[in-house]
Amino acid sequence: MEPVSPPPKADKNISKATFRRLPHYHQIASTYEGIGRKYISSKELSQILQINETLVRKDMADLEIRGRQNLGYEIQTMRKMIEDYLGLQEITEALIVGAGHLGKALALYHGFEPYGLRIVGLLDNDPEKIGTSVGPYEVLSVFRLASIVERHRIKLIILTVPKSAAQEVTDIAVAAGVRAVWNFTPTELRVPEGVYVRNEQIIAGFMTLSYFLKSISENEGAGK
Amino acid sequence: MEPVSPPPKADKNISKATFRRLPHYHQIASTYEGIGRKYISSKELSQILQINETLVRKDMADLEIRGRQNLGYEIQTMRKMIEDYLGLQEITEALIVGAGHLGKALALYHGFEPYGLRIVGLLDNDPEKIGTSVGPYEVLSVFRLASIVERHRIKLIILTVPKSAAQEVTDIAVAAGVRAVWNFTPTELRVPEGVYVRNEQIIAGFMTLSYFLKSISENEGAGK
DNA sequence: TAGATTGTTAATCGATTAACAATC
DNA sequence: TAGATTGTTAATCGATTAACAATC
Repeated sequence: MEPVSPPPKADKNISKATFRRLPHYHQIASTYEGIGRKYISSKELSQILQINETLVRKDMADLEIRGRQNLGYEIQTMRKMIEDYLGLQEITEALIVGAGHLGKALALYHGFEPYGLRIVGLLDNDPEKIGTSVGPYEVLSVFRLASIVERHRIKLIILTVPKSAAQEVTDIAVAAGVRAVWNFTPTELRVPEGVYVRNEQIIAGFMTLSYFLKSISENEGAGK
Repeated sequence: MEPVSPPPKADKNISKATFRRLPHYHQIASTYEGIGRKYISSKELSQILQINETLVRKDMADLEIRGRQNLGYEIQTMRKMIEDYLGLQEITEALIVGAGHLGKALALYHGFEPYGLRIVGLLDNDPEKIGTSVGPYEVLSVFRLASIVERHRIKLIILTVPKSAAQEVTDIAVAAGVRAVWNFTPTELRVPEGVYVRNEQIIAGFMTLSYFLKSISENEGAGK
């Protein structure tokens, strides 16, 4: 199981639980800022996220986001504080390894730009794919992984290869200097100390849905 | 924030925290079963998942998976118990709404089959896409969403539309009888009581990675 | 047998919530 | 002012871990 949060920096004292909520706060802030709202109260945040109002205030206090009485928290400040804390203004360059459906979808996804994630290349081992174009990218041979990582000092790879190749690709990338792996394969990767793996187990999401759907069909019977 | 686990059924007493670990246990069981292993100890599980050994044993006890002294837990039993608990043997039919890159990637992904998830259709609102083929699917008009949900008693939709359409599509699907939404859009959806939303915030994963990479570049300085 | 391992209870730790003072 | 709201402390709740007995 990956650690919920990476090793904490010395500054703010953010608990793992609070850390996990940051993306949600950020998303709400972006959305509301986009429609011109200036302030949001802990009550409204708590209703959207379905958590306790006090918890929201504690989270804000921990993030050193100060609210205003009667108004709530300034949305733009909130968004910026979170971005600053997470380092989202700095550009993070990443290579995608695996040019299957998912790899391509991630390469072409525009939603990463506002967060500083820049995809600098797309690699695969299939000769049929190498040399083809995926949007602005030319698919490169996975044999060039180590040299590209070294030359461009890439710190992050996005792993969308088949399960059978996941560990090997990781080992090569880590040996070449990669410090973090965004793992979309259903594999628990082994990595040395100091390398961070974030597992994106897509099937985990389905499992919770399956559980829920099974419960309701039991409770409500088989009929309409 | 979506509830971590759906409303519990009356049987086993699984905590939210244990529930969250089930997909990981399941994945390890599948992998090890695939290479012919029969048993796995709590120690080995704890090392793979990087959690405490006692916690693994408590999880197994809660799941009513009994181990054998000196051997550990029978892997196949473990996998089956989890599948049974989560309802993964029963087929769950789902519609994908949004035939963009991600929607297509999910439609063509083969990893869902072993878990009972069957994609029965792919919908979009773009006249250019409607009628085209995506693997075995013909992209259908999103205007048919309600009628398809009703006719086939679809309980789950997979949402890969643009953010701006997410709430509207959800409302239509829920009104037609959908009970669960697998939400891949960066939106906090509003749904009535009794409808379960699982948010797959892809950017949340990147945020934890960004934080980690920023921390190490601070700690290790700018030099090589 | 000794060693490896499970299973359980009690202690600890961390996260959430209730209560309430402060203040715009 | 009264009402709405933040911010903080103490109490509670839930999850993890330590300790250890049981047993193959």
